[in-house]
Amino acid sequence: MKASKGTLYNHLKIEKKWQKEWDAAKTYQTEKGTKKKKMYVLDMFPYPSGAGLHVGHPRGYIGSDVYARMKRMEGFNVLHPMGFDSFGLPAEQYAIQTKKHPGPFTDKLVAQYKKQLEIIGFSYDWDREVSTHRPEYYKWTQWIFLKLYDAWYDSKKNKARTIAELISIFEKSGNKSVAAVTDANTPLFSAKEWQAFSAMEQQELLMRYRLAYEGFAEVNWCEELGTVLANDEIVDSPTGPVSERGGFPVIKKAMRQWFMRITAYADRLAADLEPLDWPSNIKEIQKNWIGKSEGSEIPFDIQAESDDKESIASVSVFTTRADTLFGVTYMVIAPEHALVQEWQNAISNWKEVSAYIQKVAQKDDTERMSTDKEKTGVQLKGLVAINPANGEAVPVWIADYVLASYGTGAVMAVPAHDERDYAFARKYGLPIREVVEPLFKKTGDKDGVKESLPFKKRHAAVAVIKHWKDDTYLCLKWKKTDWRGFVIGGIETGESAADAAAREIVEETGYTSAEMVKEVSGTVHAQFYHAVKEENRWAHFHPVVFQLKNGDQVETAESEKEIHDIVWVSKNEMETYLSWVGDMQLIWKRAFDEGASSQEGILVHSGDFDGLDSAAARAAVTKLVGGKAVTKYKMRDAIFARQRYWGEPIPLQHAANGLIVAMKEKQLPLVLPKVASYAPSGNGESPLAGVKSWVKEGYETNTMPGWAGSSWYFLRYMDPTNSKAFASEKAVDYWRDVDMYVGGAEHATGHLLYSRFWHKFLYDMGFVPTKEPFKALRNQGMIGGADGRKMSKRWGNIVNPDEVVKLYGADSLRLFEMFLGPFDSHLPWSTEGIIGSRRFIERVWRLAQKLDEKASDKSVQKSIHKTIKKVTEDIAQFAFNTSVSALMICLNEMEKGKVSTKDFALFLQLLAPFAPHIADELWNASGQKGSIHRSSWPKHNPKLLIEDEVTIGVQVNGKVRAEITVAADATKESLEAAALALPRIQEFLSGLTVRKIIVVPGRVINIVAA
RNA sequence: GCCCGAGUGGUGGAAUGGUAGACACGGAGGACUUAAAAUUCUCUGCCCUCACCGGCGUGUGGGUUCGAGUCCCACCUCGGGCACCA
Repeated sequence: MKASKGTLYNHLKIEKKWQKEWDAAKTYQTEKGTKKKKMYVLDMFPYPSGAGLHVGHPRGYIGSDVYARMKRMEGFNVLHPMGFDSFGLPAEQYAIQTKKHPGPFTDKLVAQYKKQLEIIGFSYDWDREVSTHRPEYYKWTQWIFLKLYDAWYDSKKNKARTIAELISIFEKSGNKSVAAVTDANTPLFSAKEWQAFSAMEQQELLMRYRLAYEGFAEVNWCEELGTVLANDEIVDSPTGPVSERGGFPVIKKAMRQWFMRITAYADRLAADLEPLDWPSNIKEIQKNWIGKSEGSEIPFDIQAESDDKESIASVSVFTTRADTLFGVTYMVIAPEHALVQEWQNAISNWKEVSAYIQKVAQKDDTERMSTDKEKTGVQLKGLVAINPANGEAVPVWIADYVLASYGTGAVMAVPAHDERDYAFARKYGLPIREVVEPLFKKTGDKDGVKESLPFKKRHAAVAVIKHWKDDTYLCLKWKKTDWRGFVIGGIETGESAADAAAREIVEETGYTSAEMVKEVSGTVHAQFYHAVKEENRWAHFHPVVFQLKNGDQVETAESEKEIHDIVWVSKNEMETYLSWVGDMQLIWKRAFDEGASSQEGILVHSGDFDGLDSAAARAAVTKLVGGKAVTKYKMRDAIFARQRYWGEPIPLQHAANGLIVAMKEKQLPLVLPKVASYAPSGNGESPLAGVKSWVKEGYETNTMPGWAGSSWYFLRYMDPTNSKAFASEKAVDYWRDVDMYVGGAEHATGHLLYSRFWHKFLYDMGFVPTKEPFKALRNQGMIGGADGRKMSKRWGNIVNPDEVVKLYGADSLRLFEMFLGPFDSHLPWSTEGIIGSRRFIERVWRLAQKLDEKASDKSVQKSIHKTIKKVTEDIAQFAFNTSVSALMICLNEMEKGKVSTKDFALFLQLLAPFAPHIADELWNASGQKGSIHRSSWPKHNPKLLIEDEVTIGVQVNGKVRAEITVAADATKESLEAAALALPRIQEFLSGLTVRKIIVVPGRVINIVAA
């Protein structure tokens, strides 16, 4: 320990020294041609923003760096790279403002950003750095695009295949037998017809199959800004939607766009989430985003209401609730639905209808989709739809609450069991018909108890009775079982629910002034064990609401009084009071707010299906009416174009004859041309449209969106300089996939989904060996300002890491960011808090100068080995805060006793991932050779962890009353005896009888006494 | 509205169903110092108490259990996602 003896800890000197040393020795260089096992630890690469870093940014990088460093010491060949997602808006804005090319500016930002990262002491292999804006990189982004353009999705083989294969199928047998993911309404053709099509016609048909395809999309167009806006760049105003910047009007406009057919992969994207080691909320978000829903398509005949009942079309509806088909009281079609136009002649109120269609068309998406907007619609008079289940003719409406883009663009309306249909039906006076009774199956059903009458025959009225004066309601509480609920009585033949309830009120409670307020529509179906009558019962409950006029009461039969008490419960307390009586609770709810009940249950009023449960009914009903089971997804195809300059050019050429020519691999990269102006062209096209030479060649003027370059960058790190492929086969075979991916949760539905999509495509085409790109994922939480607000210029609460490093050192910063709290929690920065980390580091430094050359105390040894175990386990689980805490505890212990140089070195190794500079300094000062970061990670000695004595708590009736220190291997009997012998325990037990003693070895003894 | 997740001291947080509050910040008091900083020692959930003893305590109300921050039910608050997806 000679070198640092007596010297003060100077973080500036030490950190600089070691960063230089590591750089020179290539300490963190990924090994090539090694037999070691691979470990790919990846950070989401940043956009090199000009604003620079604040202390929140490096948090994720520090976490992954700690992890990577431990893995490296554990003997893995670690790939831990960093790069830059360098196409993007800020550089584009800069170019527009300064009229300078964004390239050099971006290079400068990259350099700046890199410098800021370097002083924190990450173990990146900078030889593998990539930037998405460099032509050597985006050549391969373009190459992947071309592969996607040259592919279609075979839904039978469930994988992507090349367009050449598709063409050969078309030539042989047309498209009738091709099961593919394609545009809606793709026409069918035979082989002969295919061969007769013109090149242009063939191109258009193929476009319907390609995974990268051209189509039209409605976009938010802002004339004044001359640009397309994203949904979140638009705000509502009294005059309609306007741009957030400037407040200029925004309209919907159909524009030519490139798309990615990500929907082809919807099912696999959802299914393959399951085995991934990802945070469950991210999986959940992706699952919801994909929005898989299984249901049925059911054909409805549309008839003109004229004398001959002429059938004019068949319209399929998509529903997840085929079990409610008998409850259909009308049908709704999206206003944009093409068929509506075709029916013009059959619709008697066409004027009204077409006016409505126009009105809806003018609304933009944000308005149409806005939350509590009232639904509107118009009936298509002169038409009816025939319910295939019962042949009933129901009215047909168009309404803006039905989306043309989902399902079939038409729905069967079941107001009794769908909230939206309910609201609409109420507004327009359409009938509501209940066909499913919510079912409650209560726990406590007993096997072997005789069943009562079949469910159809048992009907019971339930009376919800309001007090004559107070705002309370009558409940009965059964004395024998504590069951609670309302007054219930069987309905006799020929009796109405109201009559039965009224009769029962007098019988059970004696109150004579009950007056019916309303009969609640919709019955509740319960299957329960009747604890009083001791049998399993099924019942239809018919809720009826009553009001007592006064407190007049007649004497009830003794038998009734014995069974239950009357309890008055207020409205507020009712839900709690009934918390475990599910059916009564539902009756209570329905008594006050009527509405649609979307719960599943048992079918009623459904012909032969009565008595079936929803799940069984769905299959049976679908089958009966000739419908088919189908799966739909919420996710839409992704737009793959931006009308901007600063992005990857799309490598396609439009020939003069309108045909699209894909560029050849050897022509790539297609490099961005020089332009006179970076500003938007003003007609919705990118600045590239203003470049004569570019347009003359017929190049695409759209550029790729931001997510193109980031969807595959992790593959490039495997072999970053390869000019013949995005990465060599050998490299891809070795590195395969990312073992640990660290980044923000905000990318859940963007980058993380798009990357998976591209990766699966590359897998289908045989370019990568794994189905998924990221085996494990961890999200870092954000660090907010000390004031609890988001760190931003606006609040003046930004803390700059450069300054923190200068003041306290990179090691202190790293340690503190890991110690602050759980890795994935959002936490406020604390200027005082970092002092604790700095103190810890200084104490380590001081301890290094007081080491004993001989042996450590036994307690110190034990403590170190305990820490080895804890830190190793915790880093593996990204529990960095508790690892740091364990290191602190260990230091506290070491300071209390003698520590040998050898044992201290173990501690330094544990510290190394968190505080790499000081660890290497002290490691080398103690005479060790080479960098600590290339040493092998210590293993704990289990023998040292065995305790011979333990202190455990002694409880009396669950409360700790004393402590007792005993031999670790003490028998149960001796523990019991020792515990009972304690004077304190004796005190608590006086006057009580010991009933039971529970002994949890090494933990606690609980004496149960009464 | 629907779907997730979280609520623990003054603060950040810790705790395989088994002694709640580890570790750290902050605070109070003492030592060292002419003094301050640094360092170091003691105390620090709340209530009662000089102190001991004791009581209370993990958002609220119930439940399961010998024992619940942890499991179950309902509610409240906050954060995130979706937003007429039939």
